[in-house]
Amino acid sequence: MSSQYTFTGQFTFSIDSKNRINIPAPLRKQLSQKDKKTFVVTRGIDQCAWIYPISEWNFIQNELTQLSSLSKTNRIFLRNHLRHANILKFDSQGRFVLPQSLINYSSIDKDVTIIGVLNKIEIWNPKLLQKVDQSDEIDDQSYEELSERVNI
Amino acid sequence: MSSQYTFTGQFTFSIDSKNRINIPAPLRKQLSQKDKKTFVVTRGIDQCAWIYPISEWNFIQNELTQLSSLSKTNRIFLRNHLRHANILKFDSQGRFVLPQSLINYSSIDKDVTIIGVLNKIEIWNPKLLQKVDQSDEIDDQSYEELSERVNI
DNA sequence: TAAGATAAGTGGTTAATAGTGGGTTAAATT
DNA sequence: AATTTAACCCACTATTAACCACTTATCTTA
Repeated sequence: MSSQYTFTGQFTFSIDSKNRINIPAPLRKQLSQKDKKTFVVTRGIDQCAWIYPISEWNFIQNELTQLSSLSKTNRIFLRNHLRHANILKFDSQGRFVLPQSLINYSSIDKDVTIIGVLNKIEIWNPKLLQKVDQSDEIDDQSYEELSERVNI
Repeated sequence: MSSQYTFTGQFTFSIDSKNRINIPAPLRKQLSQKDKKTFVVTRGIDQCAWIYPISEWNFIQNELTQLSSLSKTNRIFLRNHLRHANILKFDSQGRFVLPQSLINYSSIDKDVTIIGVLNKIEIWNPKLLQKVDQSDEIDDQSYEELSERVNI
């Protein structure tokens, strides 16, 4: 089953003195409808924060329950993904407070880059993202493999 | 599955002081019908902007949702493809605002060349296109390979 | 072919929205 | 009780989107 969400685009915003971050209007519009302004912020696999609409998160959570805790990998994976998940709402101006632990994890100070990635939204420190852009280029081999699965 | 769109032709228009670009009437007619004036502008693989009708983009998007974010290659690929995608509508005059990031990427200042390429529309800086035309000639070998797949 | 009518391309103004900052009160924590 | 934290409200500014208007080109019809 594919997601109903289609977050796209990149935005450069700032985090204010109260650790509030504004959700870009195009993304916010999608969030508002079915989720009553509720979403989940958690650690990304990369050094950034991930935002899931609550309904999407529930779906992911359902998948995670399928993973047996007999496997060590599963245990670690489950633990690290669930312990940092915060259920939040955004205020009447469309902002939310990014928890201090996630600010630390993603090394955010003043500016943030917000990226829509289909079923989730990523919050980055712009400088860090730039570094990742430069170092994590996709090699030809990987492109070849991708080409067999995605036709664009 | 082949596309329903058949954009063709070349047009020379201008971008105005508010970064608005007019979509040539012949192309606009195709866009209007099924897509409610909605389309997606993103980076082209060459140094230009690509426009997809929203229904065409949805097809691409659907394929992208199949890629798991547990894979590093997938994460990079998804992020870099989606971050430059802007979902837009054109106004009552048939124009749209080209995002600043794409203006920069495709080095557009005043004049733009708009080209229909079947399922997408390309926006070029005329001077840049001219350069590409001169340098990127198709060699005989490549034509031979093409001939086995396309019969024209 | 000429004249009117329609459509297409371009330019600018106004009104609404988005992004940001800060203050006040209520709740929670120490 | 004091301090901190969170929710709520108000306000300013810049940007954006909706609207209106004009010129040029194209098509239609007498």
